Amino acid sequence: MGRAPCCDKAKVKKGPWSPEEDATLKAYIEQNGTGGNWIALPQKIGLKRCGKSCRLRWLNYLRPNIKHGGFSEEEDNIICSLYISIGSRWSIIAAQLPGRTDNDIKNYWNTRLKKKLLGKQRKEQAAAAKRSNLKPQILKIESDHSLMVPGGGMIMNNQTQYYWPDLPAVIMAPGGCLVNQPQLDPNFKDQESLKNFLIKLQGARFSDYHHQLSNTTTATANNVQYPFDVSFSQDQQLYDSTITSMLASPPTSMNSMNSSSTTASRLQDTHEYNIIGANMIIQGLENYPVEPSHDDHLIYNNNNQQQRLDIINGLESFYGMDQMVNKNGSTGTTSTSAESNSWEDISSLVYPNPMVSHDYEICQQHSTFEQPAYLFGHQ
DNA sequence: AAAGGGTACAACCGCCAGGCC
DNA sequence: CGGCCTGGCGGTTGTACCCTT
Repeated sequence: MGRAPCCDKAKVKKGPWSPEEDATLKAYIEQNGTGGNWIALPQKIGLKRCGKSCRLRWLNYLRPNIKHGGFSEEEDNIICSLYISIGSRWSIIAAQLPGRTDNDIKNYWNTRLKKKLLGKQRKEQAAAAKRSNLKPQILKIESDHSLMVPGGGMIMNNQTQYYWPDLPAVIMAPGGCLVNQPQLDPNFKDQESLKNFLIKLQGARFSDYHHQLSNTTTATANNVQYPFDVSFSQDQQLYDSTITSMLASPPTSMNSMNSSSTTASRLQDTHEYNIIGANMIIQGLENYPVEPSHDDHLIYNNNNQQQRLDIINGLESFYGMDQMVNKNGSTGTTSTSAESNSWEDISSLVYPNPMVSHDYEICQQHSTFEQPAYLFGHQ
């Protein structure tokens, strides 16, 4: 037995809206509002349309101040960055782009942006195959005992600590999912604006963050602490609108993750990244170990992962991050999709960084926990 | 000029969460 | 507390338009 339809399909009109229908709907809503009941609305105004159809028509087309087409480069960047950060949560992404609807962005992504990125990726792959190899580096920081590890952590005194360097161009959702752009293309015209946006989005002042470890304000939701500054006031709404839904189903613990839960299944390719990240941040911040669950691998098992990898790879090309060092220290570009199903691989793909030690295993041994530390931006 | 393929976008479908009774 | 209803959301489809051959 399926679910009862919201309306009688036989009695409602489908297909494109006529100008008359548009005018009727628009006039009514502008005068009376929706009345809080979309299902009843079409009957009220004599439209032979499903209530949901009316709602969509209004939200996506008739609503004032809706922009169509003509996406700017900055909007492209925001969409790409947020997609990598939070996945296909179009409503959240749309909330950051005034005048844009989730449907519009979704269409734009599916029809143009994705191809644009993938096309660039392929070009870069071809070009990179010809390039000379890049010597990997082990960067020493602050002391001889400090080593960068993937994810921006530092091994200090045999413990991994996390820090955020000054002005990192990263997105960090409260859950901790980061997008790192360590090597932005100098020709990337909107880098500054994007960076500002991302910092706003993150809501915390990264540059101060590592100085605040001793007195960081933490936000608590369902007993999980998010180490971000909740006291900032600027762009609070912008920030709130983005993260509210992320906090809506906050992680309780890694061990409590259950891939069979409906929430997990729906958000498997987005929210769980944040869950992992949250725990990593917590650990880095509070310096206590978090034991990864046996089921952690399930977190990574999502249907869209490969597509995301492809997109991420494309994004790197988009940003000009063509110097990539994988865990073995070899230089190259993206691996092909079939090879990139582990997060270990992803780390080298998503966060190519010459500062990451090529001696990855050593770093891992020193790290107090396993992957995916690279979910945190690293410089 | 016409046909076929590709693209863009509006609209629909079905699932899910949350509110209400 | 459980079922129903509705709104919200992301994925998918349909179709008009454009481009290429």
